[in-house]
Amino acid sequence: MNIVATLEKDITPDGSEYETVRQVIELISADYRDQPSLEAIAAELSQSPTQLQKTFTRWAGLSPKGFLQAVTLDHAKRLLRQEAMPLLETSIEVGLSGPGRLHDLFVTHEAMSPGEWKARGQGLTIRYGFYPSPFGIALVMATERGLAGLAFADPGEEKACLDDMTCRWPNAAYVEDSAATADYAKRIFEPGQWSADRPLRVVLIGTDFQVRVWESLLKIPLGMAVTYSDIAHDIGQPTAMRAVGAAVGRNPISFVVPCHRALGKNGALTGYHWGLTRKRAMLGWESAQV
DNA sequence: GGAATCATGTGAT
DNA sequence: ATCACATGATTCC
Repeated sequence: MNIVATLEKDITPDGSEYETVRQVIELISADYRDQPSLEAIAAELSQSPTQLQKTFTRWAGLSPKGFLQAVTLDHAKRLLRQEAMPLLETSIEVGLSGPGRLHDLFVTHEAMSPGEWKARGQGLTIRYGFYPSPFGIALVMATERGLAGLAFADPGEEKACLDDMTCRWPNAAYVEDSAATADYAKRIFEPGQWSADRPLRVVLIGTDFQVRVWESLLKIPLGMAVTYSDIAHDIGQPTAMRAVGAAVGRNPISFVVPCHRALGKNGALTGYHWGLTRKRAMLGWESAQV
């Protein structure tokens, strides 16, 4: 499949391509009403238009122009339009009968017991490592039970990013260990490694409410989106949409648990822990993967 | 239309 | 108790 080709080429040793992409996205989203031309954007970044076009297309599978259209309000509404609720409900059945096929990445999940959660990570050893990814530098965290955390950073922010994650489970022991995490990084960002017989194991560490929200997120297929209130309905608490927003924001395994597919009711990208630009990048990137 | 305002559940202090 | 929220609907100009 050409997704694989696209991604493999994208994973440059230093992951520098996202830096260019990030700047382009910031420019076009700053004033997308003006529909900035490719030439204007290239000039702003002091690159040649053809070079920029090539870089961007290789990353997104989509020209800057196409991407621009993909991140408008209109497009976001289109993602929501296809009846979100039935969508969530039908995928429940899938989830019950074995590993779910979740955004084309096969994931089995398990939640920590309430007792383990109260211990705030006590007795848990978490191994971590940094890796280049299509969305910037990725911090991968894992326990013996499976993938526990995935975060993103721009160059130079690695420390802040690590702090952000470690303070969620302050009593855990942290070990930098690329041997234990490299396989996860590879599996996540190389779709060729996604398969049903070797599902990605994921451990959800959070409160009962949070885990229910995250499980709901896992049911959203690639290329679609739901609103925060859709999720609230799905977990049986229709009035808790605001609480859902907070829980979505606390998702420790971004991208794998697709929190970027939660939008405001009007299609606006309301917020993202790792930066709205990255949320836009993920949605635009995914819109080309269908 | 857009700003101000309210109802609202969860989690941290 | 109280407060801050990645919400959403309503009510004012």
